Amino acid sequence: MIPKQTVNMTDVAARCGVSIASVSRALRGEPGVSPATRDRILSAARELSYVISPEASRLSGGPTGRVGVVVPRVDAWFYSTIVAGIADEFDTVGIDLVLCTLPDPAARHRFFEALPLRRKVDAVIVVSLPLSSRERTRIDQLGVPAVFVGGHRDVGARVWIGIDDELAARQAVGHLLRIGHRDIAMIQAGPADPDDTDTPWATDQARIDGFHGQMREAGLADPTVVTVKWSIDGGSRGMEELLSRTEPPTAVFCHSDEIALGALRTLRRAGVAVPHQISVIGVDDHPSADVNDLTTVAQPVRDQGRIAAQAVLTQLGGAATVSASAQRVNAATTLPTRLVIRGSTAPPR
Amino acid sequence: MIPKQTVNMTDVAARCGVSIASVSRALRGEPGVSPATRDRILSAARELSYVISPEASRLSGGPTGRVGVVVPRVDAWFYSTIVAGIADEFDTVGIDLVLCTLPDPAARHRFFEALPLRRKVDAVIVVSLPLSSRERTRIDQLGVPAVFVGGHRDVGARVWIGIDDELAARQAVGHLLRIGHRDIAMIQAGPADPDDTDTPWATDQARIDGFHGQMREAGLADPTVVTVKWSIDGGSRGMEELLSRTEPPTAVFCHSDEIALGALRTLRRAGVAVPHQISVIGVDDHPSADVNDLTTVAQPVRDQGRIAAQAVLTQLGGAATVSASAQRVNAATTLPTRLVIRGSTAPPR
DNA sequence: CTGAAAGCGCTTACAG
DNA sequence: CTGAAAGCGCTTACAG
Repeated sequence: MIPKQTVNMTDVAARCGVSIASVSRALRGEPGVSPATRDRILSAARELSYVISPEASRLSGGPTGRVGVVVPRVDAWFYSTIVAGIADEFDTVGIDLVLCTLPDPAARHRFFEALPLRRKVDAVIVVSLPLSSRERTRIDQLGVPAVFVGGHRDVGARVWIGIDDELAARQAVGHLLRIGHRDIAMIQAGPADPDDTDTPWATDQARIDGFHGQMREAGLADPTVVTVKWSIDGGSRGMEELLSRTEPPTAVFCHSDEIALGALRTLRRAGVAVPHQISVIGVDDHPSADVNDLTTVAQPVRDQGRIAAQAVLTQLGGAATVSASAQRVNAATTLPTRLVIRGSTAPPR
Repeated sequence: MIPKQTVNMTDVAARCGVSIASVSRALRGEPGVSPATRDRILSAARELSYVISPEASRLSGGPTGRVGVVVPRVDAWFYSTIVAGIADEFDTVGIDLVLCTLPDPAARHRFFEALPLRRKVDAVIVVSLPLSSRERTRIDQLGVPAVFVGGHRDVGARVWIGIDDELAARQAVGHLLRIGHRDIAMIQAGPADPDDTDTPWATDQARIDGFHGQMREAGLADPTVVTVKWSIDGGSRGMEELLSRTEPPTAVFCHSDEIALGALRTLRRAGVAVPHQISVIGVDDHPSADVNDLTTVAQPVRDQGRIAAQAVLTQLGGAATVSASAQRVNAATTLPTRLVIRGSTAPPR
């Protein structure tokens, strides 16, 4: 039972007849306390169900015990899964996760100008945000280690974790080519607001570069590309646009599974048979890809979060408490992607 | 530009030739500072790009500026959408969101025993966790206001926000009855570990009660119910079980859209036509429900998060900064659910 | 309206 | 190994 009024270090010290200095040392596992007194202190702390005041601890030079996680949104499968991976890892070592979402350009701008995380966290994980140089500077000014997941892999000396987006695109397009498609279009996810060049989003160039590269190498120049918003509705509209053409493609490479799901919806409503009339492939291996029998290129999402969290723990010097697998975190870690063949792709008729 | 070393209140005070007491008052908008000095202080703070040390502030009696959000998981649409709603609201007033996930019974137990949020937050929002009395006590011992979203609506004097789960079930079943179905089964989401009676999860009785109630009133006793894990795979298995019976039902009410999506997958693989041979209905209006043309009962998810956040802000006395709509938060707020008719339901043949 | 001073609950040299 | 004391950066009565 916890007494109504807060228990302080003084109370623990009094109960053991030692100074608060010893309590502080014992509780943090610092050397300089005899095993006997350490034990007494530890059990007294337990009996009083004492918890250290993070504020006081921090003020006196300790860490905050908090790490900021910055994501564009949480209400999207990809991001929430990364956050879940981070949370798993932090939970095991008792780090608190402070979540920051930047759902729109205004929020993003506010975040980087106000820097609400200043003085509040020991480190920060930035997910899927290709940073402008101004933003990069601001993150530097946080004055704590930063780890990046996705976005530009070019993050200087900082740790980056992600996949090879160009390769993922090539894997997808390679599959379509291999089974005989020549007339392949892409539905690309572009920025919500094309005018907003200041705030690049996760929808980087790599996937479309991979698409073009692979097509070019197959001797197919100038393939059709339509650009839409990254959402199910965006995918729907993209496919509507493709169906509006005189000669729809026989296969469509979608920037992501969400786009592909929208595309499939349009095809179903239009009565176009998948894969018989049009093949569709996505990227991600979203849970709904399985449900909708969508061929895709899978990427390990939760692992990206996990590894990012481990990288943070390593940088915070918590190496001792980090699992062995996390001991070595390189500056850039590229996780593998792989083709998952399902029923939405087949050779052209 | 932020100087390399941290700027403190002392620096701001020195720059204006006032005491730190005045700076403290001015920055927090407290009375007792002349407009002139207040202005000077405010602009000095801006020039130095000073931010208050939350730790020092807190230690001296101020709030932490943080609110804990406890969810079973983030990597599920329902929870992440609620978190997004909360985050939206907190962002506007500068409250930090500390996320706690309890993915399994062990994590849940650890959370309620260790109470890692103690001394760290000004309030807590508990999402979709029907609490045991022990757990309730522990939340009380946090010593801060608590707001509940979903779970048991019976939370004493505390604020509760949710939907009427029994009504939602009745709306779904009512639709099936109205279009002529009599042979209706339910795929219910049950606890992952039926033995673990200590830690009830979100899968409460209300939806199955609504199902049984509505069936009884239609004169249909003892309808078939299969219980599975709350997941897409669970739904798949539930439908497999129903298809194994000699006489499969003509319609299936699924505990949630995720369950329904799994059920649809099984039906597709089994070559059973939806809705011609079997009608399927879910609850939630998950984004994939639209993609898969699934009839469902929609609930406002993001709003539940928003309203919970507003309730917290109100309780923290931030009434002045809360939008008008949040001014009145009742002890229990029940949000409406509504039928969304799509293509997965039709009269029986 | 303004400031000097105590105190919040810790950590960290510094002595012993 | 152990403790007394200074100090972290604020807020809050208490005087003026």
